[in-house]
Amino acid sequence: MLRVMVVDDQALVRRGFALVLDNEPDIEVVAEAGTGVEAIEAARTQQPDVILMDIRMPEMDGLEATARILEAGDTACRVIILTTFDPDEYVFRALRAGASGFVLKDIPPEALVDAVRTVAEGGAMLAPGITQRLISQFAQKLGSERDLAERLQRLTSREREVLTAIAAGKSNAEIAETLFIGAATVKSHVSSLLSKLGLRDRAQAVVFAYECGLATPGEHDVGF
Amino acid sequence: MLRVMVVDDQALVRRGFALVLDNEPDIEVVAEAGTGVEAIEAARTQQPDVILMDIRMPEMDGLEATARILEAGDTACRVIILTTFDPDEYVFRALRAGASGFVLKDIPPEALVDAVRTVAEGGAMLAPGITQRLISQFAQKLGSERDLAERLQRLTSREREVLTAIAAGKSNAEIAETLFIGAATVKSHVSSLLSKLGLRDRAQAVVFAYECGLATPGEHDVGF
DNA sequence: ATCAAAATCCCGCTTTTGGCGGATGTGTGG
DNA sequence: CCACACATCCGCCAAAAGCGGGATTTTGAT
Repeated sequence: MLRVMVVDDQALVRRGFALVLDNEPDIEVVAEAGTGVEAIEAARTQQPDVILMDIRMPEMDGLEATARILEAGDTACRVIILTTFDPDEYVFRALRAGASGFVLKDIPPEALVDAVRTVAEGGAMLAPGITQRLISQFAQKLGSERDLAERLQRLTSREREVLTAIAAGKSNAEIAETLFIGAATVKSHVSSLLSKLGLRDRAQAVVFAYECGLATPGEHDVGF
Repeated sequence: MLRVMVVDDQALVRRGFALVLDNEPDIEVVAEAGTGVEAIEAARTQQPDVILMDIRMPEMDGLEATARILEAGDTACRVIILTTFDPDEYVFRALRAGASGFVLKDIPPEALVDAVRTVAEGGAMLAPGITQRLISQFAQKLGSERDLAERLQRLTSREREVLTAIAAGKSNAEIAETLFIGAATVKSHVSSLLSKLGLRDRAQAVVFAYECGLATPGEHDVGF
């Protein structure tokens, strides 16, 4: 039995969704909340599997509440964000907060229960337009990486190793140490790869590494 | 009326999908193809709105065919990729090729016609697990930017300008030129910002800029 | 077996970089 | 008015980085 919580500040909307879901044999609405704070508390005590979360709410908005519930970590629940319109700005915050779904409130009832079951099983469900935007962004990013990635292929594997190390902010001496080779050798590799890639210095090499996808944001602790 | 083309090398599978779709009052299957080459030709002559494209095919695989059809550009059609299993590797190629959907063949018939209508309307439809992965990648990318962005605030506006220039691969002399200040001054700013951020050299500064979102992949021409 | 490419090392040389100190203006608040 | 902090500017100097050359060994492919 899927345990579901519905969070919305408008009681009527909340009841509407709850009735639709409770009508399904395998779904049970175990909690309702009208504010973000209530939602956090209820999530802790009721441990629902799936939370339907409205964005616009007084006190604390749905994204903030989502982030806190998921950060707490004592619940293994998954969150579907509900919204009336189609707002670019919220999507990224929502995904960052850890939401597994982002659907518009005018979704047909069957699609809603589908969405609940889907995310409960570990999948994700986004409104079609949002999926489209996500894809565009992704395709664009992969696009620019393509031609640069072939330039990468002109490097030897060792040179790629060195480039990766450079992109991690390492100095020549540090690279020498981690690769168990002499500092002079590192310089050789650096010079060679800079020349092959048409770059001037290691700073440009770092840029190149990020632009071609050899390095990606979110991999490093920038503690250095 | 939605004009749809079905591409699959197995005639039975092809007919199955075609029958399901033709059964819908608003959908018409205007073409079928058994190879990538046939698909390209049929796409040109029949101008379908939506193409259901199998991946595994002899002669030319579905992704290659998709890319060529969409690159041709004389058709405004949208493509849904069909696959039997759930293959990471193909997804990115598919999205890059310009596909608007990626669904498994064991999809329920109603969901398939939903998918066709959705992409015809400009949306996108991915298998739940794929959406999930796309989201994870995205969330990760947006992830660690927050705390680092605070460190950014400790810099003066001038220092942020310099940091941005460094992240664009500029040398001190070039930065001096674009900012209309002396080269020595640039160095001073560089030193100051490195110290404030706890970094050692400009290469690490580039890493920091990318990690905190000051610079993002896909902005630069890496022509330098 | 042989040849080419890659990987490893070394050395001097020039340029760039980064650290340190100091100078100037511009506010802000006592 | 005057410290004080801060941003901006500059010059000097040591260290690191990058360049050109050459040499040896390992590896891979033919």
